[in-house]
Amino acid sequence: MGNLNRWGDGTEVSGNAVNLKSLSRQLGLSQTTVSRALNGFPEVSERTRRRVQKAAQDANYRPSAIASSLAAGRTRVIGHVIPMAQHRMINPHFSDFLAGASEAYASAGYDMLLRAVPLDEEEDVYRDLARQHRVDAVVVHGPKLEEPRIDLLQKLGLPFVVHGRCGDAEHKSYSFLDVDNQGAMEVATRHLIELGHRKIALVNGLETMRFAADRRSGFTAAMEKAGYDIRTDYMHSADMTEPFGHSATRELITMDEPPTAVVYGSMLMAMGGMRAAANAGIKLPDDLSMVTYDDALSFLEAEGAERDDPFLTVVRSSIQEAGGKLAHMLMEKIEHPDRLLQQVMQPDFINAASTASPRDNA
Amino acid sequence: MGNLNRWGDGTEVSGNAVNLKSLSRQLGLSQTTVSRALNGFPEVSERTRRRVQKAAQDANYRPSAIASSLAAGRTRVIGHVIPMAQHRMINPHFSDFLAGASEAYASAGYDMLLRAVPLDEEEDVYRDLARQHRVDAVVVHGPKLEEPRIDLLQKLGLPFVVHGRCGDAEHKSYSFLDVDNQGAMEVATRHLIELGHRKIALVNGLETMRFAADRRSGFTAAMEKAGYDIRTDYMHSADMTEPFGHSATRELITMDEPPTAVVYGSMLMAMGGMRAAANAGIKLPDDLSMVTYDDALSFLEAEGAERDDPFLTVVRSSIQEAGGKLAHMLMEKIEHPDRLLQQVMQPDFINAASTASPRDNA
DNA sequence: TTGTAAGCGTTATCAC
DNA sequence: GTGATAACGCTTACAA
Repeated sequence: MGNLNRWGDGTEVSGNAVNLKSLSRQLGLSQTTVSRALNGFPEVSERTRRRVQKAAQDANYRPSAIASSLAAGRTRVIGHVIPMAQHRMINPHFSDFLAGASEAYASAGYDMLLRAVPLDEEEDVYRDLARQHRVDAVVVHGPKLEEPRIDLLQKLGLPFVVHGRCGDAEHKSYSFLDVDNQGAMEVATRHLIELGHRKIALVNGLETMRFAADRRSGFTAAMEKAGYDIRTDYMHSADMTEPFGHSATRELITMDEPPTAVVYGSMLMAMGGMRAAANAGIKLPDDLSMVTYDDALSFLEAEGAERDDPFLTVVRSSIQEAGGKLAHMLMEKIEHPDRLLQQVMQPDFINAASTASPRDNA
Repeated sequence: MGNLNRWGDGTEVSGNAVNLKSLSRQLGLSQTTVSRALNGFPEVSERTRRRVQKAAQDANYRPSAIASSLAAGRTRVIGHVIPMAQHRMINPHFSDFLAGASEAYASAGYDMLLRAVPLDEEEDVYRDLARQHRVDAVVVHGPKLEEPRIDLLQKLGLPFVVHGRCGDAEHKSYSFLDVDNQGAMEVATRHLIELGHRKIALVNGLETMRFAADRRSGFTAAMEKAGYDIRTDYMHSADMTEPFGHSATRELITMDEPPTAVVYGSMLMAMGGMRAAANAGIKLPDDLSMVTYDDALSFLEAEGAERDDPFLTVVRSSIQEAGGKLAHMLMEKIEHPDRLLQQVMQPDFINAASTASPRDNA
């Protein structure tokens, strides 16, 4: 046969790995019965089931995930293909998304397979995952306006759910979980407008990404409804990094006619903005108002509830919560591949001390 | 048999999945020969190999990872068990570590399995991973001073490499990749001392973690060598979040006798510190000097090399690079389980504009 | 309620 | 250089 058995025996005492065969022999039962008992089949008698469960426990037995995947035709593994921007940057929001998803997976016995790939190699990775039977389903992360992955995955027959939406979400039917990004930014912008601002800037994420494009739409919608100009020199867009938030804000505040308020597409960028303002001796909210979209990133949160300082006014939707929801949708999708699952989360508006009426209020 | 075959057929045209059997039949060869040709066995004739490779390519064939894992006794999957702090916080440094590791894995045909678990449940997860044969090896993330995982993994016979070191690194033999955290912080602190500072504060990560304890040691070593007091009211320690950096710094600068310089254990905390300083109208470096340990997190880096502002003086070691190195060590460990691999990286000191001599320079 | 046996798609031994 | 064939450790039709 030829099994090198590179695996340790999995027991904490030396000896051979306990497997279904040895366990059933030891119990004087067939493998079938033991397997059924452990997997909760109803036809097994309660007495037998208890005997089997106890023996399994005592022997420290866990079925081999590999063998059971092969036999059953499902791996209980869900693939996450993470797009990397330049310099192998993984969006830090992703680690929070993971935290939410992993909890949901764990309680259902699922695992998470990760492949981080350069932006342009994603499609090949999905092809491989499908052909290799490594995963039962995948999450599509970071959908762009143009998104060939949807068609590909449908062609491959690999179940998937999109985190976000693609450009033509309205015309195609695929499962997704998204946040109302447009609504969120419209609320944020309107808040500033109601305070009397009309020179409002936007520091946004990369607008080839659907979520960033949506956030921009929300911003422009609010401005247009108020009848205000949308000045392109007030609009910045790039990767959602702290340094970009800083440089964009610095440019804005050194303009001849600087904005009186800035809307940010993410907390990280807003933090860069605060740093720029502070360095320039500009005080919030008197000299400048700031609002930001906030994913409730755990590493930007204080440990206790004791946020100890006046902080930003935000429109918030927890990306951890999204991770958990998406995980559940994925698992439902695996059970029922034909169901169309679509969900849109509504962010919360949280008013804090970073916004006020502008000085030059007309 | 009873295979539901929930997997799509993996081809982009309808039809049955191509597997080794169908491929070999189609070629008029045995499965053995086809398998050998594809896996680069030397005894296959060049002519046959080329024929097989072409056919495999045309048929879009990939061996089933599951089947091959079962037969070969190895999964080509490496487990990463991520400890989550309170509020399901995953250390954001982890996403950068991933980016580095995944590239190394990808080129070697390995995959990454992720389980994020609450701090106190980690051991069970390792047990399960071992018994389920889900992975060939694991990375131990976030080693603490007391670290029972080492013994456990050795008992389980599951190959592993530690990212960092544990409390008794000197007395036990296990493989690890670490940064010279102590040396790094000693350099940072000495830099301040040489500028004339002697009232120096430390804002550090959680010191139950070995890396944070090491950073503290480096700090105290430099202070002691200079013959300066180590004031406990200048020492703060908690999770490495931006808000904690803020609150700790705010406390420091509002003391009756505030420090003239602060050493931070991470960039995220230092950013909180800069925010606190800015809010208090304190200018760097004239009113206060700052140095930080820096993991070169991608989302805190500017896109180009164009860091557009005087920024922090740092002691830097790329955590992405560490991810890549560790991945290679893991794969070596899988091939040669008995090798002891130990490596310590040396950080770079980068002098920038956040440090200067103190005003009250004696 | 339990058991028998086929099969999942590979890899590896051994013979040719 | 190539080919039968027996594992790998499970799940599940089918039989009892």
